[in-house]
Amino acid sequence: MPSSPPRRGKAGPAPSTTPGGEAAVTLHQVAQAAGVSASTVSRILNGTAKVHADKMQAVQAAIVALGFRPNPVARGLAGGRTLSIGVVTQTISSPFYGEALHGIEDELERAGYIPIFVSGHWHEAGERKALEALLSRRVDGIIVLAGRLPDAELQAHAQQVPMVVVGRELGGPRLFSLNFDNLTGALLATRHLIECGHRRIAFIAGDPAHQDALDRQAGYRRALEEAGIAYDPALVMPADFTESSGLLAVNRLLDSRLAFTAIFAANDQTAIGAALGLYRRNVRVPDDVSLVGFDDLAPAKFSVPPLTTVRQSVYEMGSQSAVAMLQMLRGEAPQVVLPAPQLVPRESTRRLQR
Amino acid sequence: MPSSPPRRGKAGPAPSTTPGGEAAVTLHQVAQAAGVSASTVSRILNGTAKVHADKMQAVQAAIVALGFRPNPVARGLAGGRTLSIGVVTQTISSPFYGEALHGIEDELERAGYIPIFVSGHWHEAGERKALEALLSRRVDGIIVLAGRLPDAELQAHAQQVPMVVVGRELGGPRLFSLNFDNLTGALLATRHLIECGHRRIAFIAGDPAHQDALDRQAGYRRALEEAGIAYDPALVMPADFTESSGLLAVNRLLDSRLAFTAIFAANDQTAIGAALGLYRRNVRVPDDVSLVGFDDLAPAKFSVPPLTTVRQSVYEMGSQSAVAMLQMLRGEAPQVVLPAPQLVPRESTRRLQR
DNA sequence: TTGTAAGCGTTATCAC
DNA sequence: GTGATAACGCTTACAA
Repeated sequence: MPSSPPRRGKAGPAPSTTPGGEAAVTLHQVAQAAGVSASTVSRILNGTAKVHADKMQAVQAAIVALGFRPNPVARGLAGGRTLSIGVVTQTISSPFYGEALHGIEDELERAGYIPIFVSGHWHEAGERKALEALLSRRVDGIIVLAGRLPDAELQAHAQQVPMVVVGRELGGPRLFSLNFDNLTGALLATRHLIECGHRRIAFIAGDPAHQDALDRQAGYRRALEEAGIAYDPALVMPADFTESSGLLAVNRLLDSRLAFTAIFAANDQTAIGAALGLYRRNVRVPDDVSLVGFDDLAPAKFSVPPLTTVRQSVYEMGSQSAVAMLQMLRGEAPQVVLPAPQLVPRESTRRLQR
Repeated sequence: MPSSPPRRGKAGPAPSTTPGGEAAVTLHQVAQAAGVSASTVSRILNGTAKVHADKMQAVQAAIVALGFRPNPVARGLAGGRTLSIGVVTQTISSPFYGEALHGIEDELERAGYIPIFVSGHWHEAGERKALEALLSRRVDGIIVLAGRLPDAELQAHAQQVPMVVVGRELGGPRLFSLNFDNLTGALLATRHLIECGHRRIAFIAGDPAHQDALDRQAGYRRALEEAGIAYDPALVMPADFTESSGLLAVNRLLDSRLAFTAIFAANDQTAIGAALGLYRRNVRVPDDVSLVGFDDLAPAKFSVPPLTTVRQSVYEMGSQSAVAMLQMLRGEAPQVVLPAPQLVPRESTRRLQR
């Protein structure tokens, strides 16, 4: 046999054997096989100190030979770090958050960290619970993609663990926040419509609990002002970022019999719902009404007709939040930039024919 | 001060103090405060043995008073369990996998487990890497939503950790597999088209690396046979489950100048791509061509026109795979059922006018 | 029923 | 440079 089995005391659970298979190789065994001490192996693993080339060789050979893989659980306990980053999201299955999570995952992976995603399920209590779960798992940092937790609460938690908050402006020690320029994005979208000759432009709003929604509405309003078009509150329909709310909003709009030739929806999902509503009522896009969304998520590209929208790279938002987290973890001041929003003209808008 | 700081030896990292804040309360401190031993506290926490009601009271009071939360890292090291379940998925941002992950998360949460999602990025090497990462994190079980890893490899890993594989038929010790009835689903879809009077029905295939894709194609073929319609390979277009591949497939189909009055696409995403392709070429759905998808993901409901499809509750697939995992973890034989596939008629199909 | 103590697999301090 | 060794916070076998 390669080496005597590790001595075990009277305590402990199943001998450090994986449930149905061979024993998990420990750092100690590697040390023994290589004829060095455990500390040396640890040092090599972490690059904590210089070791002689020959010992290094021996250890690395042993690692390969035994198929050793460090146990992150033990590492976490001893070193105080778990190499995992918690992510509080609303729901893992939304196209918006999905993209962001993807960006986070990619960026974290290359640094050897692993993201742990927990959903807040769109309400404050859920987000709080998610945060608690992460905290109790001793994650090394937390990225919050959520909107409802009070600022003060996040700031308080940031005392315990570095924190990156996406989607709002928020300062504090060990806390970094990252936001899109939603206002400019909405400005771009509305201006595009205005440049196409539209003057009666409806706005389907987002969930007012999200700052994004408010900013986008402000951008809409400002573009109108710039162009000397009166802001008409009757043309603003409440909705909540979901497809079905977009559908409903369009119905109300149509029922109101107000004149309009274009719609700017606060996000793509709402726009897609609106498109369906228009289709149902035999209003053609873009022939009768032009439609603009926001976000440029995957579905926008394949909707019928393909949706003109504002691109804000949600993927990049995710990856940059991870970058910022990694920087904080290294003790650096986070320094990331998000690309500026960009209009993506597709086939759901057209010049107003008169 | 509430209690003297925990004595620390010469080793260890930052004294078990959370980075910027107060010291983390340990089980030992709770024990001291309650005037019992650590084991007793542990027993109460785990329900491992009976303890006197008064001590129980005291301990629980202390837990609340000190705000103690057990450290899962230490628990994992001592008890060999991490209360986390690894999930290998293709990509976290796809609507299909997103739904499934959501189901897994919900189910696991109520059992106190936390899912750790790792993406395989659509290729075998990525899946393997994901699996390795999970294994090294000492997860208590692994759910694989992926398609490319060889059966034997999964079976081998199942020796180390209980495993649930979704989307293929696969047996073995500590291994449970869970699959939809894709064949029946495809049968339903194709029959629906046939009942509408269609006889020239094209099929846009899925990624042949996935068994699902093959099964759906088999269902299509069988429905044709049942109805005495000759299977025409020229009407079968390869694609890979993505929107863009659906778009391409439709273009090729149209270019081929083959006659057809209906299309069955192997999933909703492909169908949505196909719908766009049709729109671009001025082929109306459902007036000129009927279109059926598969999966009934969220976007199907809001596509223009809303897509007739086959519902297979992906959410439920996720939650049931979690149920099965939990059963295995308790040492029970997994026993779960998936709902039968169901046709969801919407507005993308209609009776063939002649 | 409860306490004592060993041990889970690492890291980090100290001394050589 | 390298090796003992204590400690991370918890669970559990064993003794009482």
